[in-house]
Amino acid sequence: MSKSSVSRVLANEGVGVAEAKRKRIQRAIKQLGYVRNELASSLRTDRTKLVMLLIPDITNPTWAETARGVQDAMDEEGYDVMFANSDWNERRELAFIAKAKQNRFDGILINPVQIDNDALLAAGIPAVILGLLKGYPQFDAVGSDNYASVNESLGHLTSLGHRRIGLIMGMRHRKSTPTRLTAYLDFMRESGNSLDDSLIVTVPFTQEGGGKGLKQLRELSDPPTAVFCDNDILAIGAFLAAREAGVQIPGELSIIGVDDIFAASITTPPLTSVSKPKYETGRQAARLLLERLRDHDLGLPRKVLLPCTLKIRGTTAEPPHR
Amino acid sequence: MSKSSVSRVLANEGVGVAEAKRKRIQRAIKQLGYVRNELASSLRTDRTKLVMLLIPDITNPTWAETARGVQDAMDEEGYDVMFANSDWNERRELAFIAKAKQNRFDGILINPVQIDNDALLAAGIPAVILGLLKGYPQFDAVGSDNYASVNESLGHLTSLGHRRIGLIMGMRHRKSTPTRLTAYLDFMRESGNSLDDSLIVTVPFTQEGGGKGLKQLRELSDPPTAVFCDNDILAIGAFLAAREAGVQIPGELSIIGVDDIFAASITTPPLTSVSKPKYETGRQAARLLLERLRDHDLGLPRKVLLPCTLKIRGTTAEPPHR
DNA sequence: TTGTAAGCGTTATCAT
DNA sequence: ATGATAACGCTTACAA
Repeated sequence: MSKSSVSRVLANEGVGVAEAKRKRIQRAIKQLGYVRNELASSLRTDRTKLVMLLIPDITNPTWAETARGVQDAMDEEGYDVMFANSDWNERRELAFIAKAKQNRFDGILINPVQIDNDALLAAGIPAVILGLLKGYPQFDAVGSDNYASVNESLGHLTSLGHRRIGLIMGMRHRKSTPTRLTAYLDFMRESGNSLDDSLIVTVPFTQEGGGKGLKQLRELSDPPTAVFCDNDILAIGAFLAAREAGVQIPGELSIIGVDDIFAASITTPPLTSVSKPKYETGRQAARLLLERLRDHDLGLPRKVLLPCTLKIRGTTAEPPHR
Repeated sequence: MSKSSVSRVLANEGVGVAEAKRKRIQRAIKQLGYVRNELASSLRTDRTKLVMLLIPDITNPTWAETARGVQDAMDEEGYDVMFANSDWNERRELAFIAKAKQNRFDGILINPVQIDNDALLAAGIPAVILGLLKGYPQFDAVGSDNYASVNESLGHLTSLGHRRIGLIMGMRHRKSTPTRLTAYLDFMRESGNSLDDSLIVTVPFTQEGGGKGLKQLRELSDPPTAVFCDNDILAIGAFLAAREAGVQIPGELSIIGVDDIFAASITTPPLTSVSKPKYETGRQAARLLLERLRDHDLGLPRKVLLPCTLKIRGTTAEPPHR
């Protein structure tokens, strides 16, 4: 029998092939241990049913959860997901995008480190941006509502009675102004709180950084009664440094972090933290990409904003009475 | 000019092509924005310079670190690494291995969930096993020395004066007897300590599981003065449950965990834990695979055993005096 | 329903 | 050094 019949059996589960012949072919496939060469198939059809998920740091548990969401959604449509890890390295990021293109991946989900809107467009591969970064107007994007989460956090602290609220920011790989900083400034301005530059410190994205940031804030003549930290690692660093210095938490100092990592739940008391919809971000991003793949010219880029949840735990309370 | 010359320029950086012609070709490539179709290239050459790293749980930080080791080593040789996540799901594991084969990945690094030696052999793709699991005699493997690490940990506790040492094991996805259990039993037998089955409890691999395990041990008529836990999550669960019950740590109870995750370092006091050579495991595994790819019949499978380090921190001390 | 043949974009072989 | 040509393993008109 001919190649075409075999191909038909493999492609359409046997549409347009006589039942008897189909059986015979399938038996032969089993017996010979034949596996179809997807490379050749893809070369012919120009689609691979493969998408790339390109992230800067596989070590970050946030991305791991997102990856699972992407995978689950893609799996349902028969796509496979390959993760690639750029390690905040521009060279690697470009290399992976090139690989995706050269190996004819059908699409790519990316949390970009360096590549900009135009370069990504020039790469000529359907892409969805993970995270609502500025500067990618021509792409679908999915991210969580950092701005709103800061608002909610600062609102929580304010309603507890805090007036002087510190901000410990981590140093970014990217240039653009972080949304959380913007949100903090807006909140302070609008709420008529003391907007004091010395309440904002920037430190490395590490536990030590958090500790250093807190120490700096405590040395102020009029130190804050609460601190919002850019993520949980910083918050934990601040927490431990404060306790080391004999500061009662939350009695004398309130702390809020971001990400709701595992470690945040095991401090004593457990850390109040902003929880992001990690898994759902992955699912939604996958959905957007799948729609683009199905319908090549789908019109304007869509931006999906997913809500965060403030998990109020043990590190926030009323400020001390004077 | 002909396809062949272009191909030569791309393949060998221009060996066997006149300088002038090479320049002209490269200019044309730039101008036309040509990107070589790796699919077609791979179809012809039967190699992709792609390897798959297949792990059961991308959410586990241990694997994330290992992945970085793999990637760094592979990158040096011009290979790209695609991560795949089987999610402890047998179907997915098989599907990914099939994908790797069908898309002609050059090799695969795998921490197997279900697939056994023979099935993996039948898949017909060069493979290296991550972790020294029993049952893969025909494959190269890299793992850490769990047996020795248990020995060292129990030795540490014994030298502090502990005689009754509990063991909190997590429930496995795999069937085989866990090395750490074997090591515990051997140590107890050989050291002439009390070998008491009631000192061994098995619980789900969660924080709650660790807490439950500890409670169970404390209800014994002659409870242990120290507990070795199968990993840090369990250890932290046990730690918090013990403290909740008013038990002084390490004064009244010593605790050791395994993995040295971030959270282990931030308990008060910080957790004594077995640290595994995660990154190095990845590097070594990549090395073994690269050697196999270079030299197809390399002889007998090699097993690489990497040492763990016991990080003695704050949760181990002498047992209470009677 | 089935088979024939062209073609996907490369690389390898062989003349020139 | 260069170019023509076959082949890699598949899919898909088109013809039978």
